Amino acid sequence: MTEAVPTETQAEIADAVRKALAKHGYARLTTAKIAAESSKTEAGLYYHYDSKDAMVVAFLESATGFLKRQLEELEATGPEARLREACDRIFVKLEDESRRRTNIAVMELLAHAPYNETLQGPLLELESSNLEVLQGIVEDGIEQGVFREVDARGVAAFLLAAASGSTGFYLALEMEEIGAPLHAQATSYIDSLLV
Amino acid sequence: MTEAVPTETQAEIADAVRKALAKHGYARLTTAKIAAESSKTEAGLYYHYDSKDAMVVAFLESATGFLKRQLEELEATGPEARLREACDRIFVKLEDESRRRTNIAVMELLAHAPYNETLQGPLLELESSNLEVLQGIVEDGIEQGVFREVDARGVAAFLLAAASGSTGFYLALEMEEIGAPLHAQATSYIDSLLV
DNA sequence: GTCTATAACACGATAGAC
DNA sequence: GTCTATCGTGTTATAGAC
Repeated sequence: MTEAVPTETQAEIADAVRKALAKHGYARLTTAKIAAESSKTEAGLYYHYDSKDAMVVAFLESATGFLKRQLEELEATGPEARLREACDRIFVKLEDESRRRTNIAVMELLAHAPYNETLQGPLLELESSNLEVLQGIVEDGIEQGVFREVDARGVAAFLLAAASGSTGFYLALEMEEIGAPLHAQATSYIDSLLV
Repeated sequence: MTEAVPTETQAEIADAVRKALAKHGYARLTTAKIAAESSKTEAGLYYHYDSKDAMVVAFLESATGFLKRQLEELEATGPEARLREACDRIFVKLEDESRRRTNIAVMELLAHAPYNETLQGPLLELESSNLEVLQGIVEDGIEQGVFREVDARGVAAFLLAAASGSTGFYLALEMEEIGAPLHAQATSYIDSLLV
């Protein structure tokens, strides 16, 4: 679980993949488009990675770190407030263009994972890491008597699933009017966890 | 909203697209693979559709009909039982290989929609149709005094989002152990809607 | 309506100079 | 480590016979 620290070049390539995915999506991603978003040429990328998918994996690893930190570095202190704040972060807003595009990219990779073994491990890592952080917050809440004796992992998965699902019709299809009601129901669901 | 009835050939091609997507995913979908799943050659497909994406749209339209019928033809009669049954259907089980692959395919198309205008309309139609049916059930429940005065559309969207999200880590990544807990939380959430 | 053949191009990846 | 040039292959879509 101790991740290797990427070099500056590797980080730059991962970021170029992120930008290229944000512009074109995975189905239309090419090494030429990754190169266009970086300071290198196409051949230059292949000095650092053996294949296009290896570059995508580099993006996924950097995204995992980013998402994990986002959920760990909350400002709130009590379990209830922390869960609500975490919820605010996983339910990305349509206006937050950069997060929006990143979430959509991860969703496309996730949906393609059954057909591409290379992506499976890194994506499992990404999802497990998110799940674990949320589960920890819920467990704290139960221990401290704030939440009922719920299934912490189930609750974490349910919230994460709702947030991921909202990426589909709210973020990808831009169903604007559904964002607020969705978030409101997530809030109601958290209410129902309280003792 | 009155859909054109597809010819037999069109239905066969839509089904070939479904099978090809199930085997290879959208990012690796080619017209040759669609032809391989049908009784026609590649050139034959182009007599019926102008482009690969037009064939994918044919698949989406047939999937919309299938999913809509699935939610409309419930056995249960009361709003509560109907919502629970609908929930059982949208939370697809890992063992249900055919539904699993179809849901993953729709998810990949959804995530690619921002980059492909052709897919947007048909996908919006598909999601709206699901949303509408669920919303109708919740509204009935409120009118009949079974559910609290909740936001019917928000509740429908939240359940649908949770189900779609479960397609990501449960169906696509095959996180087996998360299926039951997820469904259990959906059930708890429905409990919380009761008066 | 369906076929064979192929045009026209895009793509992933490598060779070899610097 | 990065470049230019290019190889081989896969891909969409069409032409034209039947």
